[in-house]
Formats: sequence, structure tokens, C-alpha cells
Amino acid sequence: MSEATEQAAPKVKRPTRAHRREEILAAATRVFGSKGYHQGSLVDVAAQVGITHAGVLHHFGSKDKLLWEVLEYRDRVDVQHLEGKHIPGGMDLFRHLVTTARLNADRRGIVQAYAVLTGESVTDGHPASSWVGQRFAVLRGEISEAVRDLATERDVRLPDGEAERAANAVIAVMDGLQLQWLLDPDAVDLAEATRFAIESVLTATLGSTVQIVSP
Amino acid sequence: MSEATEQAAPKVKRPTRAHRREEILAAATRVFGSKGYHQGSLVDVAAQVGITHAGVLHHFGSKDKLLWEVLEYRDRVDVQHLEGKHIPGGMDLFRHLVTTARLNADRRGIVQAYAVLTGESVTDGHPASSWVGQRFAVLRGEISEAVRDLATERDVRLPDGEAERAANAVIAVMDGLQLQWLLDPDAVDLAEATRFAIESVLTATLGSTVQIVSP
DNA sequence: CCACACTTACTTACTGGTTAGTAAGCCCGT
DNA sequence: ACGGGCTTACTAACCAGTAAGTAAGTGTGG
Repeated sequence: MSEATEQAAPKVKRPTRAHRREEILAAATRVFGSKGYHQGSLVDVAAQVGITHAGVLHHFGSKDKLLWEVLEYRDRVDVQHLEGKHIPGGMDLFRHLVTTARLNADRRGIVQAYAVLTGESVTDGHPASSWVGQRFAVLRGEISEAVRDLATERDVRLPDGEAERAANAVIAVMDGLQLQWLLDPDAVDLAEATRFAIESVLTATLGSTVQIVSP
Repeated sequence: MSEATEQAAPKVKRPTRAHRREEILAAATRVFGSKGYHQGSLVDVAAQVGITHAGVLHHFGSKDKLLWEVLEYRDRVDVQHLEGKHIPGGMDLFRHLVTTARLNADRRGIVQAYAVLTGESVTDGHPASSWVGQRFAVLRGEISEAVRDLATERDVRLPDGEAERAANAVIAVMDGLQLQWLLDPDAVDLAEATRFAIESVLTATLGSTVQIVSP
């Protein structure tokens, strides 16, 4: 009898398409993160959500397409803590980068997936290589822009290409620190190390001490 | 008849064991670099030296053992331009790091193999993970030591752990720049970017401008 | 309100391909 | 004539993708 009144929670039986896809994406992130794309199989992914590998293909068509959606999924998670606000510029961008690093220290799976897939992507014809390349290009643009903002703010004239060089160094240091942290979490404090490294690059680039204060 | 007189050139026919192993190691470096460890097969390696995959196993026993020898092989190549001199300290170490970066810009295969294997190594139970971990630990020790040398030289008192933080940043930036360079060689000048990034970290750490002059 | 048509979410079973590793034997140089 | 270097031939495992079937839903016309 009480069942009729419980119609407020309508869908308990079959998972909706959207929900199931999300489950599979989360599982695929774990699998690709812990085994890599080539070594991680659709059977592994399927087992984690309690279906067969054919069921996964029913939702995503092919393993390549699944990977693409996993990468987009990571992008969504990456900016969700910004809550609608667009990606910031100037000093706020660097604060955002450090904040992301701090959050990442509690999201090992996603960091690992990113590191593994980025490393794998430099192999010939890897399906993720264009995604990673694009990602680097976008980051390079955004960060060098922020560096130029800071330079203008402080009346510093930057040599040609200096902003891009700084941007590349910032991106590099974040990726490299993640690798070290994954292999030995005790050897690196992800957030602190990231803050230190970015401050170093900015200080050297702008010629005066730069401090990134936690928001 | 003339065959008998040709015995003056003794070893043209069958390659010696040592020489063959070296050929296979070079081939394996190319294959693991271009396809990764898991995706690169023994058949690929064997084809490059004109034998079958069973021939490779005859020399190395298993794929894992081959990987280990490839990693050791890379270490040998990496320091061979030092010609017997041991790994330097102080400012000489950082000069050495930049020099290595410059040489690496013409050794894409080795850089790629290192990047791919390092990325792969964070996957569960990867045979290279302990090698990479060890490598990071050794580098961290050597570089932080060199940072302390420079600090002493310049009468700078470093906060606790600052040398290690700087070392981590230097290692990170080198690995990260290699990744970016592999994905888009035009976007990064490997040697210049490395020099810039290391100088930044050292300048920020030591509180006064540091320049690394090419030897 | 219910039967019929259709769709969704899978499963089972299979194909064709690739893999590392093993075993046995051949050939060539010494 | 013997042993190292190699090949051929094979095994057992695993892979992505396909095809066909099934059960449980959803929508619709009468």
C-alpha cells in the first residue's frame, strides 16, 4: 500500500541511459587510469558496472569513442568547481591552477588517468594524441595571456616569446609534479610544490617577487 | 678458390652475441618508444633486426627482461657523453642537464621511449615502475645536493626542504617539457625552455639572478 | 485499459586477429 | 662434431567488434 505513496522516487528499476553512461565513464576512467588505454580492456570496464563488454559497446559504439568521452568527462569534472564562472585570467588563473592541484591530491584516479593517457598519447597514431595536443595549445594560450596581464599590471616589459616560455614552464611543471606524486605521494606535496614552482617561474619572468595566496 | 684467401676478414658473416644484443636493444628502444611497452610487440622488435620474435626471446628470455635491459641501455647512452667523468655537482650539474636537453633534441627516439615508459609506469604493476621511481629518487638527491652547494657558495640560508622542492620542480619541468616537445616540436625549443625553467627555479630559490652559460 | 508495435538495454556466441612464450630441429662456423 | 643462433610450428590466452536473440520497458490506437 505504501508503494503508491512512494511514487516520488519513480525510477528504481532500470537505470536511465544517461545514468548508465555516466557509470561506464567513471569505470572507464578508473580502468584506463590504472591500466592505460591499450592494456585496459572493455571487459574490465564492463565488469565494474556489472555488465558484459558488448553492453559497453551498445552505449559507446567503439573503444575509441569511449576514450574520447572519458576525456571530455574529465574536462567537465576539472572545471565543475568553478560553478558556471568562466576560466579566470591574470592572477586568478594561477590561483585556480593551484586550487586544482590541491583538489587533485584527493582525486588520484583522475590524475592517474590523465598522466597515463598523456604519456601514451605520444605513441604513434594514438587516439588521444590530438586531444592532448589541443589541450596543451589551449592551456598555453590561456596561461601566456595571464602572464601578459600580470606584466602589464606591474609595468613590466616582456621580451618576445617570454610569456609563452613561462606558460610552457608552468604547464610542464604541473604535469611533471603529477608524475612524481603518482609514483611516490610522500615525496611531493602536490599543491605546495605546484604553488612553489609557479611562483618561481612568475617571479623570474616578472623580475619581482610573486606570491599566490590561497583563496 | 678465392674463398679460402678471404679469411683475412674474419667476422662479416655471423654477428657476435654482444653485437646482436645491442642491435635488438636499439630496435626495442625504437619500438617501445613509438608504441609503448604493452602495445609494442616482440614481433615488431624482431622485424627491425630481420629475425623472428623467437630469436629475440632466445637472447633476452622474456619481454620483461628485454625492457629492463632497454632501460639500462638508456642509462648508458645518457651519460656516455660525459666520457668517464662522474656526474658533476653544483652549477656544473645544471649545465649538464641543459646540455643533455640540447642533445636530446636530436634523439627523439630515446626521449619518446623515456616519456612513454614513464607515463606507462604509473599503471598498476608495470615492470618499469620501480625503475622510474628509483630514477626520480636518485635525481632528487643529486639535484637537491647541487642546489645546496649553490646556496652555500652564495651564502644563502635555505628554509627546510627548500632544496628538495627546487629539485622536484627542476625534474618536473624537464619531464613536462619533453612531453610538450614530443607532441609539438615547433611549440617548444627543448634546450632553451629547459635552461629558462631551471634558471627560474634557481633564481627564485636563491633569491638572486642565476644564469646557466653554455659550456 | 489493454493489446500490439516498437525501442532500449542488454546477453550469448562467435569471428578474426594478435600476443608472449615453448619446443624441437636445422644450419653454419669453428 | 658440436654448440650457438636461429627458424618453424605450435599453444593458450586475450582482444575488439559483430550478429542475433531476449526480456523489459514505452508509446499508441481502439
